[in-house]
Amino acid sequence: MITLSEENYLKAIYHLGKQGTVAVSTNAIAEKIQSKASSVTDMIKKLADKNLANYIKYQGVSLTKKGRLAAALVIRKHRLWEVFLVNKLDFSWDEVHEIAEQLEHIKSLKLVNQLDAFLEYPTHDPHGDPIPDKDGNYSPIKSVNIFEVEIGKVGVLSFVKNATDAFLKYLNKNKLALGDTIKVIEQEPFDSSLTIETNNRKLVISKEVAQNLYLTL
Amino acid sequence: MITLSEENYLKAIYHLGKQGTVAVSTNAIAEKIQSKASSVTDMIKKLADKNLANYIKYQGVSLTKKGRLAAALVIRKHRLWEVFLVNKLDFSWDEVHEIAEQLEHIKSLKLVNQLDAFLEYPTHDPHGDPIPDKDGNYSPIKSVNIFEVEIGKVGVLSFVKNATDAFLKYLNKNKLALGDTIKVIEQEPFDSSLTIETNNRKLVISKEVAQNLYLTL
DNA sequence: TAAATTTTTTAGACAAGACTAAAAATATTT
DNA sequence: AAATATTTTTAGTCTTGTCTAAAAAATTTA
Repeated sequence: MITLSEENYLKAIYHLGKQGTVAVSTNAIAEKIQSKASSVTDMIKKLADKNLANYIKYQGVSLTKKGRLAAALVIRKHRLWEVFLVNKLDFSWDEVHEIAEQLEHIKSLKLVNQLDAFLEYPTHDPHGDPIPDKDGNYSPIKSVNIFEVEIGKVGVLSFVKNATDAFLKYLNKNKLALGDTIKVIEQEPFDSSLTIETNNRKLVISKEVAQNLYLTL
Repeated sequence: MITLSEENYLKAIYHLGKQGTVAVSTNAIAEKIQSKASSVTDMIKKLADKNLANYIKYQGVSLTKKGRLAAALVIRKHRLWEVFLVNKLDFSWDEVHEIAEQLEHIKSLKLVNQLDAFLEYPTHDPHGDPIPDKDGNYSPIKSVNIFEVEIGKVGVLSFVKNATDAFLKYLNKNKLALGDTIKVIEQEPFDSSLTIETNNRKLVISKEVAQNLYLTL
């Protein structure tokens, strides 16, 4: 049995270590999870005892196969619930994260799988992140940052890197949404801002915004 | 902010005190919640500190207005999630309780209300229990025990008192479900068993079963 | 109503998870 | 490579929610 706290640590380590093979530092986890390094050390030991993590003192942590699967399952639940909230309960994508943080800890394999079926097996959540399957595998989205798109070319907005409240609100205000077709018109050398065209209108976006937009070509 | 544990105690006190006015004993709560009397005393004090319960040493507890509303909201969430699980995710009514016990603690007013709308404002959960509204009010179901139904009369199965796994399985096996129209054919004086007719077939039910079936006339 | 029984509360302990402050190990400078 | 700085761990404390054992209050019985 994995506790709620343990699940949160697994998730953090998974996200920091991406492939799950790289060792992650205590401080990085502490920052991610908004706690202190000493608390992290304590928890890492528990995860190692339960065979969920590989841990060598002063050398950082990585997840075991078992730990990686457990983390992927939590992420799977999180993203499926986000799809549910947006597609079925009319939430907007900038208000679902907190609620999904709670729902991701509900324990019932059958529930996850029935929910998956009910949502018709979505492959990505409302932010464009891929949803792991039952075995923790997923095909990562093949998107490139908008700066790497040639002038004049077209792509579909499929992923946003920064999912902070402020950024999502900015997108809403400017009527930019996942799935929008975007054409890169020009780049201003002075401040790296971009002019793009979408939905028959032109829009100038700053460097800060552009850095967070990813398109599939 | 009300903790998960506090919510469980509120629910127990609410159910034991029904109208919320009667004082409930420490032991009764301990039994309901599968804990010890000393733990209950501790928690009751916290609830009283938070103005959720009225507590006088050695005299039992009752809920305050605030406590009763909080309890009703937890019950509202529990029952709405049960409807969701049965109606949308194809669970059968005897497997939803445990999952709803977890889901009832998810915190988001908007979530509850959107879920309510998505389910088209159900008034009863899959076991026939009424679902409180936002203000904690509900019109209790007007049903009578099947023993009180006259021989030859017809009613609709609308509520089952005992919601244990074993009993729900019995009902499934005998193809008895909420909403079924039932006619009381005869009563056997020796063992108080009843012969009933439903879906064009006759069925003999024992006293133990009959005590748990409630019909609306 | 006094004695016995039951219920409730108190006192003290424990596990989980988090924290602070100090010590130990590792990394970086000079 | 020694000195300094940073990171990580340890030691000890705190809170929440639980428990056992003992004390106190209420209730039942004789």
